[in-house]
Amino acid sequence: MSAQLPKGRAPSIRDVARLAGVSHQTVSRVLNNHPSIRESTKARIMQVMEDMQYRPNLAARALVTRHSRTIGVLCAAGAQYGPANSIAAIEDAARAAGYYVNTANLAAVDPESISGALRHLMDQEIEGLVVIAPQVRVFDVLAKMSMDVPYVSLQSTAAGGHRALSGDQIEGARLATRHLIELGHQEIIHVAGPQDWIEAEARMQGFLDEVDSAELQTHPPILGDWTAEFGYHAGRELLSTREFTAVFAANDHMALGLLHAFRDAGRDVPRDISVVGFDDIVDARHFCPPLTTVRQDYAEIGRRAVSLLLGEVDGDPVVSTEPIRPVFVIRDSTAPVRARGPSPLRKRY
Amino acid sequence: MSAQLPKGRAPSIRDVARLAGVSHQTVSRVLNNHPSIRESTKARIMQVMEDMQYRPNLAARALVTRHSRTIGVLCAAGAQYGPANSIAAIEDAARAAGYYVNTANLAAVDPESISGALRHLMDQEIEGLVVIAPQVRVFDVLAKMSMDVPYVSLQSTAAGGHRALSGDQIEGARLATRHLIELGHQEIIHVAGPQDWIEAEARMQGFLDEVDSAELQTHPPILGDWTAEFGYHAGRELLSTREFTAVFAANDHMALGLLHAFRDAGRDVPRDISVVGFDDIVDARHFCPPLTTVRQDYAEIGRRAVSLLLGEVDGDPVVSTEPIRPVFVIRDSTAPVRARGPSPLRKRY
DNA sequence: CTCACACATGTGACCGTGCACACGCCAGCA
DNA sequence: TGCTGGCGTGTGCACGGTCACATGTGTGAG
Repeated sequence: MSAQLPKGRAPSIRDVARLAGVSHQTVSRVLNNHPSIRESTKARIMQVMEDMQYRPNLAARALVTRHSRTIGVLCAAGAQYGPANSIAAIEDAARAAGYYVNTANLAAVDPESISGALRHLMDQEIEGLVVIAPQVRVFDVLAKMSMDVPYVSLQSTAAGGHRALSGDQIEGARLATRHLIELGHQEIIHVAGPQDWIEAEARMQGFLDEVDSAELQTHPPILGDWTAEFGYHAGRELLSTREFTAVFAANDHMALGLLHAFRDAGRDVPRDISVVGFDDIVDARHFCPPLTTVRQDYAEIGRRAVSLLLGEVDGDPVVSTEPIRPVFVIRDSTAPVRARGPSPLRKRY
Repeated sequence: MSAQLPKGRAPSIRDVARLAGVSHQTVSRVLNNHPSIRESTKARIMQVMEDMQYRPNLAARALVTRHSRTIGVLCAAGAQYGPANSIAAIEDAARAAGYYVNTANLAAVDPESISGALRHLMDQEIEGLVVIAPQVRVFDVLAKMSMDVPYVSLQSTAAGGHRALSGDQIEGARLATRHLIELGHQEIIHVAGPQDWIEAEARMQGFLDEVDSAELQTHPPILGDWTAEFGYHAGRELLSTREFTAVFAANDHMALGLLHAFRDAGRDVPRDISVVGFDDIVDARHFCPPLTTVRQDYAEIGRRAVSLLLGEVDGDPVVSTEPIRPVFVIRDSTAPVRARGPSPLRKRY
C-alpha cells in the first residue's frame, strides 16, 4: 500500500519522515548512511521510502553540498570511432560509480565554442572533466580558463596540472613501422593526421623514430584529416609523385582511402604496395584486403579515465597508470617487398 | 575592475544586488528578462554581473522552478554510426536553444538496465527525452514506467503517446530493391538486421513490398546483427546454399562483410553479384567496390527531434513533420544482371 | 551517586533562486 | 479630490536537501 501525501509534488524527505514518525534529519542520515542510526529505525525508513517511491532531489542536494556527482566530457569529433567508444565506456563506468555524465560535443574548435562548451559544463557544477579533444588548441583555451576541477585528457599528452591517458601512440606507430621495415620496405610514406592533433603528432613521432633507428631515408609525411576521402586523394597523389613500397596511415579510414586509390590505379596491395593502418576499427578486417593495423582499446581508456578522475575527486590517489599497450594486428595488407618485378621502384635498383 | 565580495563562494544574485544597489529580486528579473524594469537599472545590473563574472546557479533554479532545461537521451548502441551522428546533432541543437543534454548509454538491453538508465535520467528532472533505442523491448519498459515527460523516439515507429522520427525506412528499402529489380535481378536476398529492431523490421518490410509488387519469388531474409563480421559469414553461407544474383543488406557494415565474402570466393561484385547497403556511412564510397546504398541524414533527424521536443516543452505545437526522405546513392556495387556467362544461376535459365 | 561520554535523534538555519504579494509613485479619469 | 491602474521595485517565503548544534538516554568509571 503506497501512501502519497503530497498531491502533485514528488515526496520529500519530510514526507518520508512524517510517515516514518521521525525527523527529516534522521531520514537524511539514512540517505547518507550515517553510522549511528538504530538498525530498526533505518529499516523502517527505508520501507517507507520504498512505499512512497521516494527519490532524492538532486538539485536540492547539489545546491547545498555544492557537489553534483556529475562529471563532464568535453569532446571534439564525437562521432569518430575512438571518441565514441571511449564515451560509451566513460558513461558506463561513471554510472556504475553513481556518477552522472554530461557530454558537450564541440561543433567547431574555435576558442569561442570551446569556452562556450566549457562554461556549459561548468554551469552544471561538474566535479571532474574528461577532455577528448586532441587538438592542441583546446588545451590552450583550457589553460586560460583556470579550471577549478580536476581533469583528465584522453588521447593527448600530459601538460600542466592534469593527467593524460592514452594508448601508447608512439609505441603503436613504431610497431607498425618496424613491421614494414622487417618486411624489407625501405621507402615508406607516412600519411599522418592533422598537424595540431596530439595523437597525430605522436604517431608521426613513432614513425620517424623507427625510420631513423633503421637508418632509412625519411620521406616527408603527408598531413591528412583522418578521412577516407583524404586517403584516397593522397593515394592518387602519391602514385604520381613519389616512389615507395609501403604506406603507414595514421588511422584506418585514411588507409581505406589509400587502398581504394591503389586499387583504382591497378596496384595490388600487398603485392605492389603494403599498407598499415591505425585503430583497428571493427570494419578493418573486412577491408580489401583485410587491413594490418594497430589496435587501440578505446573503451579501456575511457574506463581508466573515470577511475582516475573519481579517485582524484574522492581523494583516493590511484596510481595504476600502467601504459595501455597497443596490439599490432597483422592481416593481409602487408607483404615482403618484392626484389624483382614490375615494381614502380625497379628503376632505382 | 572586478569586485569579489564573497571569498570562496561564487557570487549569487544577492551579491550582485548589493553591488548594484537593488534588491535580489530585481536582479532575478533581469535574468528572466521581465518586461517592467527600467532600462538604466537593467544595464547597470548587467554590468555588475559582467564584472563579478556572475553565473546563475542551475541547481538553485532547478530546485525552485522544477525545470532543469535539460533533455535526456536514452541510447542503445551509442557507438554505432547512425546514433552517434544523431546524438552529436541533438547536443548541438539543444545547446543552441539553451538546453542541456544528458545522455545515458545502454550497456545492455535487459529491462533492468533500461529502467535503471531511465531512472538515472529522470533523477535529473529532464524535461524531455529522446529515445534512440530502436529495439521493441525498450518501448515496453518505457510504457510501463509511466513517463511524465514528453518523449520522441528516433529510428522507430510511433506508438502510444509519443512522436517518432526517422528517415523513411520503408521507402529507402523500396528504392534499393527497385533499383536491383530494374537492373534485371530476380533472385534477391535480403540480409536484415536483428528481428527486434524496429528499423530492421521496416527495411525488411520495404524490401518485401517491392519484391511482391514486382511479383518476384521471395526468398526468406537472413536475420543478422548489423556487423561486418556477420555479413561475411552470411555471405559464405549464402554462396553455398542459395542461388541469387543480388543482395540487399540492411546496413553498410553487413554489406562490407558480404563484399569480403564474395571476393574471397572469387565472385566479382558487381559482375557476378550486385550488393546494396543502407546508411551510406562515410567509408562506403571507398569500399571495394564503392557501395551503392541508401543515405540517411541522421544529423537532420537529431535536429528535428530536438525542435519537436522543445516545441512540445515550450508549448509550441511545431508540425513540420514532413518525412525525411532517404537518398539513393548509386555507386559501383550494382550492375545489370548478366543474361549469359558463367553465372552461378545459369543453369536455371 | 555523579560525571563523562558515546549513541540516537531532533531543531533550526542555510544554500541560491523564483514567486506571490505588497508598496510607493505617477498618470488618467470622473 | 479621490479612485483606479500600471510601472518599477522591495519583502518574505518556499523549494528539498545538508550541516552545526542541541537534546535526551543509557552505561561505565571514579
